[in-house]
Amino acid sequence: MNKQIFPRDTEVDIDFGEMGHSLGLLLRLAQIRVFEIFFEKLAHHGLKPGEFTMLWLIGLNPDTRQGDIAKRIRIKPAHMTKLVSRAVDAGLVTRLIPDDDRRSVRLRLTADGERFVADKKREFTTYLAQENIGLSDGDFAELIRLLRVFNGMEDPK
Amino acid sequence: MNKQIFPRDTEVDIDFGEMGHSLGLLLRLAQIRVFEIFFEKLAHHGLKPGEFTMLWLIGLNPDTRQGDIAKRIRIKPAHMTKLVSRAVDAGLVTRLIPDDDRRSVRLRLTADGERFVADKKREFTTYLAQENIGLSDGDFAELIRLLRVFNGMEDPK
DNA sequence: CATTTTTTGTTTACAAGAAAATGTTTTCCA
DNA sequence: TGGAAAACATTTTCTTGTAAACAAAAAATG
Repeated sequence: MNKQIFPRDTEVDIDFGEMGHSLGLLLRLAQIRVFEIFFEKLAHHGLKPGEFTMLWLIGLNPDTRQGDIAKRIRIKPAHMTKLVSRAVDAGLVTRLIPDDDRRSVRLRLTADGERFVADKKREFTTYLAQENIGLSDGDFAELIRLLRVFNGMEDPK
Repeated sequence: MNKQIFPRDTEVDIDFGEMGHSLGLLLRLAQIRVFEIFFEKLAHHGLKPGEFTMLWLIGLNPDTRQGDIAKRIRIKPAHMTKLVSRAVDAGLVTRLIPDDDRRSVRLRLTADGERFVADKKREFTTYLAQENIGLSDGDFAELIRLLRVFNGMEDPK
């Protein structure tokens, strides 16, 4: 009844001080937020953000070495091996070992993999609907732009 | 054979397509970048970003329940227990169990802890020097602002 | 050529963090 | 009052990703 009197759960109200402007902390909090929205909306597809990104990249860049894919999305070779194995087991990806360099492993989507990515592409690129993120369209675009600059993915004009 | 024909190491040049504008991916890449700079510059202090943040928050908000601190920086209670234990073992933090609610644990910096935070504060809030991040001062400030809005931390005007 | 070094990917051992189960203490409510 | 339910923190177990050691192939070098 009188829940107003006893402050329940959310009103913790802890002072961040200058840490509230720490880029590292802000990035971490933002990423957790995105993860939550991701799992809330797309968990039923049964894969995680990085897994879809990997499939996506293989689709866009067929016959690329798996190490190069890994480098691009900053995951370690050891982990990449596991991700690829799972995708191969799921029938979405095939490994190709070229004769001209038998150390390397080239990746390619199977027909199932192509279909899978094509089917889910829309949902995985639009799950962050504007109502959820508290930013105007313009601010959202600017945030993306600044992050791209920070990541060296775009020339600062 | 000719080295120009077979590009060597760094020139991977893999197409991200629309994923290059995915907020989730951009946040992840940015966070990895910040981590790298953090460890490069502050590893010798022997603690990780979250550990210093926790100490900082305890210092700013003495006698707060550890669960509330954990909530604020989005770490799980189980993990918080470990972090606190380590800080207590290091002599930087003390646990207080108040008589009026013996379930909770209140945290406070020891004298050593106060000194530790005061000593390192400057370094931990300024390790992202501008030369490293490729953003102008204005853009950097704007990035911080947008992330704060995204995280629901924007200051009430 | 023969052998040393580098590249590439995998395997194994481990650490960080989360989920689930547990143990206390406190609050709720008949 | 006397349980039942909730709040907190901890312990245990599991998942995920990393580091280090390893194996195989290719390139470099004398």
